[in-house]
Amino acid sequence: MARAGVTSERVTRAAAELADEIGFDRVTGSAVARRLGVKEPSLYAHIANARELKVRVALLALEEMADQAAAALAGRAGKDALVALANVYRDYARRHPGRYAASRFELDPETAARSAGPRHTEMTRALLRGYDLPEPDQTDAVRLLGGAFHGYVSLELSGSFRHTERSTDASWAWALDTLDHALRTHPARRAGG
Amino acid sequence: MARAGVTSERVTRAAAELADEIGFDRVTGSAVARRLGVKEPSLYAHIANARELKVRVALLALEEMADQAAAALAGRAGKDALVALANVYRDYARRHPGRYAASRFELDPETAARSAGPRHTEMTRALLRGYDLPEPDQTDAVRLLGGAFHGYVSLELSGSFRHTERSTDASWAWALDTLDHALRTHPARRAGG
DNA sequence: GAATTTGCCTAATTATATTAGGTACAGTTA
DNA sequence: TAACTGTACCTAATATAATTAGGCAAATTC
Repeated sequence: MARAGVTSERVTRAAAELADEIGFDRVTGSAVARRLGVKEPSLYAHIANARELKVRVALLALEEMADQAAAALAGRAGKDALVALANVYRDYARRHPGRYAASRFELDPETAARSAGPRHTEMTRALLRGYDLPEPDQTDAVRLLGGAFHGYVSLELSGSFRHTERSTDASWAWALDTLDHALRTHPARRAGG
Repeated sequence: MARAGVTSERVTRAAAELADEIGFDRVTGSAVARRLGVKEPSLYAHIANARELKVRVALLALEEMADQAAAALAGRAGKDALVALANVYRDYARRHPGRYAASRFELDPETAARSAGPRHTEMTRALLRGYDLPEPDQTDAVRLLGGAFHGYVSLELSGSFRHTERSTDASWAWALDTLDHALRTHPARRAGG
């Protein structure tokens, strides 16, 4: 029989596609193997175990989002940048729900440190320079924005907003307006930004 | 042999305890059966399947949080109420990380409608009356607050904030200050609140 | 105390995760 | 091109989890 040409990259890609199709929590080694046209034990030449499969999808998602965030932020500042970054997360989550769920997979500290996670923090911090917040307020604002973006996207994706008429696009725009306004008029903000 | 006295309530309680101890995603029927001192198939007299086990834990968590939220909101208004509600979620997540994770488990629409989920929306809406926002801004604010609370708590719990020195308690207080400020000074707010 | 219900059991099936060890294909050297 | 070597993928086997079928004994009802 011809060899299938499995690599850890192809395994990861197949797992990511599967996650978007059937949900991250339903991704299994056997499903990935089936999709690649090999038997399940063959995967273990390329990945250590089933957990690593999920970790790899998480790392892929974090990196894809960071790349898109970097592209979206280029040449933007202030509210323009805030809206661009926020929309990267929201759009990514809608386009790739399984990968987005994977990006919330709990990584061990060393893996998390080497992941694209810190890039997200850095980019949010860079964006906030346009709001002229002193430390430690800038750190607090990074956490608020990270939480607000993720929380909104996560609740919208899980259907928590479906019971109400109001368009989720409109609420999203309102939320970003409000966050921008809050950061611009925050008491901690230095005078004369 | 004496009967173990298994009921769906005891199964749910055992699953919830297990979730807090080992993580919601590691809760299995066999682990619950082991904890209850019965064989795994015995569970299926009380629950339909493994998914229902998770759904029941999710419903329990949503209800416990709603009850605590109702108690915390009693007699409070304005920022006081906002902080009280937010802290219910954060404290619950820290005390019961597995149950909190369960509360994010995706329910089918009918189950979600019968769950305590809508109570959370109602309570947030009630809280926002103190901010005097007209519709549809009130709905938008419900979504922003829900997202911000959940997102912050979720990121903090998953360790995303561990890389930075700044106390997460302090950032949390800052975030609540900021949200309160934003809602009080939002352009959409009616004059003379 | 007999009849009935039912709670929990054993046995068996299917799917997933994983290890051990074999075979044949691919690339390298002669 | 034939032999050599590495390794990609396989089969076989084990453990755990989810689930169904069917049986026995304990609890409940009369």
